[in-house]
Order: sequence, then C-alpha cells, then structure tokens
Amino acid sequence: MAARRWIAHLDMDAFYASVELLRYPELVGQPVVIGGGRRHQPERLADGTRRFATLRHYTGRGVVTTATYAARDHGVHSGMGLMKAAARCPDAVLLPVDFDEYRRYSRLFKAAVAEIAPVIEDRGIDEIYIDLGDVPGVHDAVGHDACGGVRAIAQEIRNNVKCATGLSCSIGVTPNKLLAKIASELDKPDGLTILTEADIAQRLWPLPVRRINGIGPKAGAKLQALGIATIGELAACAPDWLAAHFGRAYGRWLHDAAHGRDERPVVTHSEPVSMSRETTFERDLHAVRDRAELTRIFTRLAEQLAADLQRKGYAGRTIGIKLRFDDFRTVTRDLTLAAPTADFAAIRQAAGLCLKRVDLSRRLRLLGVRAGSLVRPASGSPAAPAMPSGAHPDAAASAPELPLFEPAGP
DNA sequence: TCTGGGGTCCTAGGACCC
DNA sequence: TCTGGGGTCCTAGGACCC
Repeated sequence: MAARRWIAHLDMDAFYASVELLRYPELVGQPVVIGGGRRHQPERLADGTRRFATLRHYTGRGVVTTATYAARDHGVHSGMGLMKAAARCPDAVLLPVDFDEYRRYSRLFKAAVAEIAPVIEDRGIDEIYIDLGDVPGVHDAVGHDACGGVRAIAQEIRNNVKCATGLSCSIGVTPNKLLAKIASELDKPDGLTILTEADIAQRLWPLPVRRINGIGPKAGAKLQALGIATIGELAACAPDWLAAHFGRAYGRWLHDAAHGRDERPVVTHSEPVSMSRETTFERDLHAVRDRAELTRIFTRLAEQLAADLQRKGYAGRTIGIKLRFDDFRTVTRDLTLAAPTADFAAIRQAAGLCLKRVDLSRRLRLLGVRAGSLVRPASGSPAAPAMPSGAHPDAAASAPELPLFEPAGP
C-alpha cells in the first residue's frame, strides 16, 4: 500500500494588514482596514508621530481588501464595501494597498518555506500548498504521536516563516489539498492543524458546506434551500440525487468533497492563460456624454495590458473587453486574431471592434481589456511588429480612428 | 451604504469540417 | 430528400477563488 500523502496548506494571517503593522507598529491591536484606491497615505507630523486616515469620512467605491482581527471583531471583512465598513467601524484606520510591498513579503515567506520543503504550489500572494511527502522524517512517529514527524516539519516551516518575515501563518496538514485548505482555517490565526482520514467524521462533517473550497455563494444557497447545511449532511446525500440537482460532474465532486476525497497533485509550475486590466470609475460614465473620458480610459487599459504582456514575454491570440453597467450587469466580447499579439495598436484595434458589438445605451461603471490564449512568442521573433508602445502615452494617435463609444444598440 | 481587480475553469450553442 | 455522428474552434456567460 502506498504511503499516505502529506499535503500542507499554508495561509498567511491577515497578510496585507500584518505587513502594514510591521511598518506601523503603533497600530498593533487596533482595527485597521486595507483598501480603497485614492490616496489616504499616513501623514508624518512634526513631533514624529503619524496621523492616519480613518474610515469615518470615506466616500467612494472601494472595498476592504484585508482587515485586522480587531476590525473583523466589528463585523468588517474582505470584499465589503468601504462605506459599509465605515458604518460598522468608523474609527478603523484606513490604509492604501501597497502591492509591491506585499509581493516582497510574499517572496520572502515562500523562500523560507522552500528551504524546508521545496515542492510548492503557488495559490496567490498569501497562500501555498506544500507537498511534504519527500521531506526527510515526515513519515516518522515521535514517541506515541504517529504524526510527530509531520508536526515537527510543519512547526519548523512556521518558525522559518516567522523568522524570515516577522509574520505568522496558519497551516493545515492532511492527506490532500481539499482537507488541508479546510484544516488551515480551523485554528487561525497562528494555528497548526493536522488531520487524517480518521478525523473526517468528527472534524469535517460538523462544518458548514461553504467551508469547502469550490462551494461558493450560489451552490451554498442552493444546498441550503435543499435543507443541506453541513458537510456531514452533504456526505449523506446519494450521489445520484446530487447529480440530479447539480449536474453529473459537480454532483460527483460534491459527494467526493464531502467525504474528504481529493487526488489533485501539488502543481509546482503553470503558465498563465490570460492577462487583463480593468477599472471601476469613480462615477458611472455614459458612452455619449463621457465619450472622451471613456476613450482615454479604454486606450490606457490597452496600453497597460500591452506593457504587461511585453514585460512578461507573452502574446495573446484572443483579445476581449469587459463592461459592467450601472445596474451591475456584466458583458464580455472577444475576438480571436490570426496571430498572437502583444502590440498596443493591435490590441486597441481588436478591443475597439469588440466594443462595437455592445449596446451602450446604459451608463457604465467598469471597463476592462483582456488578452487570452496566451503564448510565449518564439524568442527573437515577436508575433507582431514590436512597437515600444507601452511607454507611449499618445500611441493612440497612430492607431486607426475608431468610432468608439457611440451607442450601437437598438 | 451597493458590490475592486486579477485570475481559473466549466458549460453550452453554433460554425465548420470530415 | 433526409439523415447521421464526431471533433474542434469560437464566443458568451457564469461560478468561484485570492
């Protein structure tokens, strides 16, 4: 029989907020919210202390990216509108997002993990899966603790992360990714949870179904309506019944997930499939009245996307746009080109053609430009004439004149 | 007090080809 | 004149995740 897999999920605790607290230690213990776009940078006063913006007077469309645990105690959480967060916790400190800094700490903590366990799957800036299978000593027992070997290694990883970054993390170690993801949340923050198949009934089944990664708001609500609240109740459902309500593939997956079954490997390398740039306006814009501004924004998004692609060495064969209307309805249009491109003018032209296919009678709140079906162009021969366009603020002038932002609908 | 920005994957219909 | 499958590509939308 094959040795049990040991997969860890490591999740940094309130990552962005914790990085900010390293910078501003006087805020430790206070409710702090990271988010919003416009400048609310702390001010340094003459006496050397800093003055921070609070949520109280915030106006705008930003959302909470991360909140400290003190802010969470007031009912503030990620994804919540900042206006709503302000109503719940007006005295919370508001800090702007500093992705460069978070990415720096992200590299630091991942390097610290890799020193101990190098088989890592990146799941974004603040979390990873780790395959502990080949780490020396992982299958050892320590005294009466059959899991003593894994426990010691997980503890060593936590220590190394703390040492390298000053930040705490939570780790779940289990036989697969699905369980590890759930386990890492069981004792957050600064927790370590080890589960085996033997723990599934006791530790997994009492939890709400939404704790399973892959059951989101829609599936969660549907299960609730069917009278299924916990993972245990889901596990008790007949697979055929689940398939009848959720489709064959998803029904099957729900059943397996509820029983803690998951064979997915830890994937250490993957290529991007798409890249995009999008922006939500400070106020809704209309295709006719705000045509000049919309065109400027549209052009800038295409420029940024072209620059991203060129910097990272990719080209996209499918160019698409995304629009969100004032009623929050979202539409997308895309266009597949004869050859992949990273060229600004080509991207903007294709995006302009996509735009012509949308009824623009409603006001817009968001605009985005996307490149999909990415390839790495053969070295030395770019897929499109390589104009150094990312740096050209007025490169639009060289693009063919397009009748952008005219209402095209009925 | 309406809801960011960056992604992945899946489904489903139509076109088109064999 | 009617009837096929199967496979792939393209497009649009949606669920979900960090």
